[in-house]
Amino acid sequence: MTEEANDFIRQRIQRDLDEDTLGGSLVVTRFPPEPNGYLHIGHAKSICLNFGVAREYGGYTYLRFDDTNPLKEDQEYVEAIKEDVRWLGFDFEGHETHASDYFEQLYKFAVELVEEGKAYVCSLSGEEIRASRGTLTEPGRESPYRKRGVAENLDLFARMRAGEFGDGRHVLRAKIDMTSPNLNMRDPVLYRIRHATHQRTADDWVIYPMYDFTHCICDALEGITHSLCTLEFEDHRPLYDWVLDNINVNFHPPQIEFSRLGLEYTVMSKRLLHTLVEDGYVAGWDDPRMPTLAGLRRRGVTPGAIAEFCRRIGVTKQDNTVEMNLLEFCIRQDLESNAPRGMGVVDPLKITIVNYAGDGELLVGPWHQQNVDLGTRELPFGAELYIERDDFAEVPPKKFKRLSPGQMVRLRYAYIIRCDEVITDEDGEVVELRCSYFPDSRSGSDTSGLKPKGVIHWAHAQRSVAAEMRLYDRLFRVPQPGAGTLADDLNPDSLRVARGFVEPAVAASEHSRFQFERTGYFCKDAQSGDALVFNRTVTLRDSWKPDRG
RNA sequence: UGGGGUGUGGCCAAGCGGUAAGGCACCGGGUUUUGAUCCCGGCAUGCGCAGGUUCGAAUCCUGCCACCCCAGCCA
Repeated sequence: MTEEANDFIRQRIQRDLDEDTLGGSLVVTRFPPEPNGYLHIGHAKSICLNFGVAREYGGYTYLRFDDTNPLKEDQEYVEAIKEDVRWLGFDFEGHETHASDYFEQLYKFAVELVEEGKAYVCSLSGEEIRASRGTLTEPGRESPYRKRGVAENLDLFARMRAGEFGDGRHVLRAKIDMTSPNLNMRDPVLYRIRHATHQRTADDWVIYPMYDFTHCICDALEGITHSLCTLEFEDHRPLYDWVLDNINVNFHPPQIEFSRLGLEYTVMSKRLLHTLVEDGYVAGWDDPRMPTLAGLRRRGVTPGAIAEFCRRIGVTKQDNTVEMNLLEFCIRQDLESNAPRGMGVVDPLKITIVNYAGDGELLVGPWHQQNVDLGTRELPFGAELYIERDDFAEVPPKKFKRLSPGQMVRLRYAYIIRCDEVITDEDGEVVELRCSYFPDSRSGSDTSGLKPKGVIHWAHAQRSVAAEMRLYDRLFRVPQPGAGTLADDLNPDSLRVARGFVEPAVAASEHSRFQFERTGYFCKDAQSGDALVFNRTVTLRDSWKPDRG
């Protein structure tokens, strides 16, 4: 099903291979997350790209944690990221690195720049640096410390490392061009002082390298043949190249940028995801409504569905916002052929079959009509059942194919019944249906000749298992939630908790994902312990339009 | 009024001078003991706009326009 992609990046790699410009190297890529949050489906796009091309061209990929800012990073995130990457099906055994692994080498390269007069210690305050950087339309002014001698810079930089100065007292800057139209080239900061404990290097360092200095050097040291990143780094490419051109390193990877993923009805920025978690709008990073891989996993989405989604959206440089229906399509497509079918009643309405006298009758149904390898299961039948409240209408709309007074319907894998009497409470609400069944209409041996228009699902009133069903919908009610209106944009109905029933075979099954026939795909919640909780992954497609009949 | 990018149907996206792939969505119809799946069919006289080059332009040239990114000691 998955024909291979051929986006501009793969075309570029193919060309490099054809023209033999990789110096005999295998294709080497890297996925470089900062461990300051959980991975989301946008990262999946990058992961599938980086690990995907390496796999296709017979190379390998580093999982490199970009851990240069101890204030924001945490070990919890590195563990979660590793789990997510593995879950997606990619292996980084022997290729897990951390920018912090290279701190010593990075420092040496920085000293090299200082010795060459290409970097200097600047003692301006953060405020002053910003003020002298200029604006988009005005050039910056050179720092008064720009002319500091090499010896003094070397001494100061060494003392910065030694911890002699407080945070913010000095900074190491590249000496490039304060008048450059590219702000990134206006003597960018290379190192800053941070007296903070790093999750890996603890208190070994009090100076930490900046992204622009770190990233390109790590790429070079690891022999990355294609450094793929998102569009916002396009402006950083001249700096990426400048650093590698001005230090003594014998490898210079090309940085290639592609557009990040935009998805309707959700947010993808780590900042906003943090807000959702920290302000309690969702239950956590793995809340099934989150676009995080942990959330999607808990929701019941498979890695295959995500991979297929990433394949279908492609890789380009165009800004894009993909419709949620594409993701849902991929999820359904994957589950359609693999998920066993079962019956689950979400909003139960009790029915009594008054002429049924049987006891302990067991019916049989396949776990999957098309995929017979999944086998069959037994369904206990009885006089008291639950059906879906939606499947009954006192006054049926046109073309209604379910149950209504005096009408017949087939109970899936069981008998045809007819609704004879509707019982309501004081408020007029339907509380029970009294029906009769046709003994000769049993599924598989039907000789009744009856042809009801519809088939509905059901559950045995006593022998089915009570279950909580969490019905998830999109987290936001608007296609493009705004950072400033986050709370307002939330969908108040993104979660509806129902108390329903599932057939006993589903409750007892080892499987975690099911299609509850006619209602949707569900997944046993992995965080609920012994309690039987199902998360609705996605509904079934529904072309029934009651208003149009 | 700086720099860097991007513009092909509602949403993605092929196309790389030879006369607009494909997918999702949507709309018809068929099959169906899931209003699901599956199967058929429909869906851009036009590629941001305007000129130009050419026998021929989404593809080349020129000029406009729109949108995105950049002024962290974040990544």
